[in-house]
Amino acid sequence: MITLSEENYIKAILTLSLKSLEKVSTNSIASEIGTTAASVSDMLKKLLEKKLINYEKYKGVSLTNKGRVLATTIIRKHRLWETFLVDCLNFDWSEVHIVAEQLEHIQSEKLIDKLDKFLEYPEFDPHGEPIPTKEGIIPNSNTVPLNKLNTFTKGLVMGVTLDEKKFLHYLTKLNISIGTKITIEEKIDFDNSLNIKINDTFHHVSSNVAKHLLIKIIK
Amino acid sequence: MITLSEENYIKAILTLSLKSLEKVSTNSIASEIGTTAASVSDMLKKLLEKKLINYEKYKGVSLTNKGRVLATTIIRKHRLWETFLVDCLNFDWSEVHIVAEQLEHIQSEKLIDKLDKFLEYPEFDPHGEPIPTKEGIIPNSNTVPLNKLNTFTKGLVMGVTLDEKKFLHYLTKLNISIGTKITIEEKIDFDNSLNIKINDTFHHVSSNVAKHLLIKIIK
DNA sequence: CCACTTTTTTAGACATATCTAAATTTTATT
DNA sequence: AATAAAATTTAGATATGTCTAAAAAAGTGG
Repeated sequence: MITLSEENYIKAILTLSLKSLEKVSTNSIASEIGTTAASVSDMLKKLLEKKLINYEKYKGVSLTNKGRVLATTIIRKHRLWETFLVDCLNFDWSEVHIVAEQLEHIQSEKLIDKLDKFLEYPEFDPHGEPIPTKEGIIPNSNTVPLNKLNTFTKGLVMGVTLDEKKFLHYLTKLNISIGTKITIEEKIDFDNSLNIKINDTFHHVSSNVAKHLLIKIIK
Repeated sequence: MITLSEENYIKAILTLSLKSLEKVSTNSIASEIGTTAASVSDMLKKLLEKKLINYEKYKGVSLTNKGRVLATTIIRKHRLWETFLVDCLNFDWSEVHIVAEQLEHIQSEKLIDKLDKFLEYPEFDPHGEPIPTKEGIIPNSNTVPLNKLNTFTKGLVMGVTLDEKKFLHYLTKLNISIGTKITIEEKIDFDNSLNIKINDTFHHVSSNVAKHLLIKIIK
């Protein structure tokens, strides 16, 4: 049996693995989960025991195949539930995360298969993130963070990489949501902030905002 | 915070309370939950500490108001989820229980409100059991106003038909809430008032109060 | 009303998951 | 290469929830 706590660790390790090629460190897991390095060390022993991770003391962590499948399943569940909450129950996209964090741990493969069917096999969640397949594959969406684009490039917002209420509210205020068309008008060298055009209106956004917006370039 | 385990105990105590007039015994809880009497004893101390139950060593258990509200909320969640699983996801009514046992512990009032709305405010779950209202009332078509009962009849308060602050305060003072066991001790012909027994204490209530209390008769 | 049975509680263990503080290993710096 | 700094692990403690076995209380029948 996999416990709820173990699932949260496995999910955190996958999230961190996707951010860089390095092995995942104890401290990074601790700060991702909001616990201490000591607790992480304890848990890593259990996860190793259950063959969910590759782990050598002081040498960092990576997921085994078994661990990776488990982690993508949890992310699949999370994103399907978020889709349900927004599309069916009319939740705001900025408030679904906390509820989905609970729902993702419900144990029933049949439930997820039926939910997937009920939602008509969605490919992306309300934040634009791809929903992993039943086989554990995370589809790639060919997107680039907004801050990496060149001036006068045009693109569509395909997703966000920060799931924080304040951030999502700010985007709503700027009229940015999934599918919004954005043109880069000017890049400010001084602080890497950007002047962008949204629906013929000009806005100025910081580098910190831009890096969390995933864009698909269009002609 | 209420833990998952505590919620399961509280739910079991309500289930058992609804089956009979007697206070709930340690052994009956143990067999309902599938654990030992020793574990139940331990847990009862915690539930007493949290003011969810009335409990004296060796004397059995009953729910406090707070406990009853919590228990009916859990049953409401359980039955709404079962309805969702059968009506939306096409689960068979015989297989939803285990999944609903997990879903009933998801903590989000908003989620349940929105699910209720999405399901168009169902009154009964797929098993024909009434879905408790948001206010903690378990609807039941088999209820009778208290003033229609015969002497020495025993019953459980299933709801009230008057939503007035003064009335509800008065009921609180009498220790009457949803799930409270009442025995009719004497009917006064002169003014149709009643002598009733609540938790081994005798009270006298007017006909006007009695007619607003819905009772389900029990053995 | 006393002995016997049943029920309930307590005592003492154990497993999970967490923490702080101390020890150890790795890494970075001079 | 030695030492200081940072990262990681271990040790020991705490809290929850469970168990078995033993003790205590309540109920029952002659």
